[in-house]
Amino acid sequence: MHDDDAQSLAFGLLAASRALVDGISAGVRARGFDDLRPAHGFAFTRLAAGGANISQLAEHLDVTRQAAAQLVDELAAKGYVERHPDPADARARLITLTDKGWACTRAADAAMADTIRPWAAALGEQRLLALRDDLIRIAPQGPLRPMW
Amino acid sequence: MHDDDAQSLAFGLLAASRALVDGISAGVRARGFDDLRPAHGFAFTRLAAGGANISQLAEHLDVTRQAAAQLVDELAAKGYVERHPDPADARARLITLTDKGWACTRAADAAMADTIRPWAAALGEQRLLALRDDLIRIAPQGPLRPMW
DNA sequence: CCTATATATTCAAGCTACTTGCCTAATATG
DNA sequence: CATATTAGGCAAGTAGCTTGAATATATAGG
Repeated sequence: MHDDDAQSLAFGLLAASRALVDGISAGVRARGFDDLRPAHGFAFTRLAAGGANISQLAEHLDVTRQAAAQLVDELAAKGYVERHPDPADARARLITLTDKGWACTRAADAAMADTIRPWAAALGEQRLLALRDDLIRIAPQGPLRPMW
Repeated sequence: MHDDDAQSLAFGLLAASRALVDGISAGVRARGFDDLRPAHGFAFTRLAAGGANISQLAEHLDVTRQAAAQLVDELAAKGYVERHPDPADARARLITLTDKGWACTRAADAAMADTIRPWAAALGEQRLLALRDDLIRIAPQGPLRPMW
């Protein structure tokens, strides 16, 4: 693979990622959730999968527990999440999405579909699915974290 | 396209992007440039294309001119860039890469090649080039900016 | 030519999302 | 039961941005 090919691959990958993030972000805001940033979405995806405590969320996001606690404070103050006592461990608190949090998650899914739709139109369904398969194969496993 | 397909496409795209950014970042650090963050790379790509002044760099990075000036201060203090008077405009200052800045740019290119190489091995050259073409087609034009 | 406005940059201060360091309470381990 | 580990919180510090205001140069209109 030539240098130019590698450069354009990197460019395309980063530009497409940014288009996805921007599209979801804009769509979520347009649906009335205008007090969230893209980074919050990564917390939502973890919480949507059955809830989590502060330490698990911190590991998922690759930040300190204090940073995760601050993020939960903020999301709780805005009504997106709730803290419940963890029945199995009196130290821990289970964080779950509220109805508003779930509504926001659905808004993000819809915004994502809106963003991807023109891609299917441009490439065709078949080729977009092949793109997905290839990306999955080169992407490492593990949780989806904010980029930097 | 089903919801699950869209989800996995988004996941693959973001995960692959992060793998690219992490790979370049790690490779640049491994080559001795350990005082830079990924966001600096976006400034380097603009400066490598013939230099720029503060305002142009600010627009490229989508930050305020003050933030761009601070970034240039930092890069200049670390020896990666230099400020020159702009012969065509006494207000402006032309920012260019130093030898160290160019060496770092080459290190980033090499790190990028190292990161992409296993992808070519996994998918095959043909399919990786097709992936690149598809990404370019769905990615918007314009400069490559930090993601958030 | 001269005045008014726009542009390039800098200085100063403030904010936000993190960090490190330390503390308490509850749980796990020997 | 003593000790180490883990979950979480409190306080303070920091990095990388922001807004606001000032100065110097350039451009446009009359």
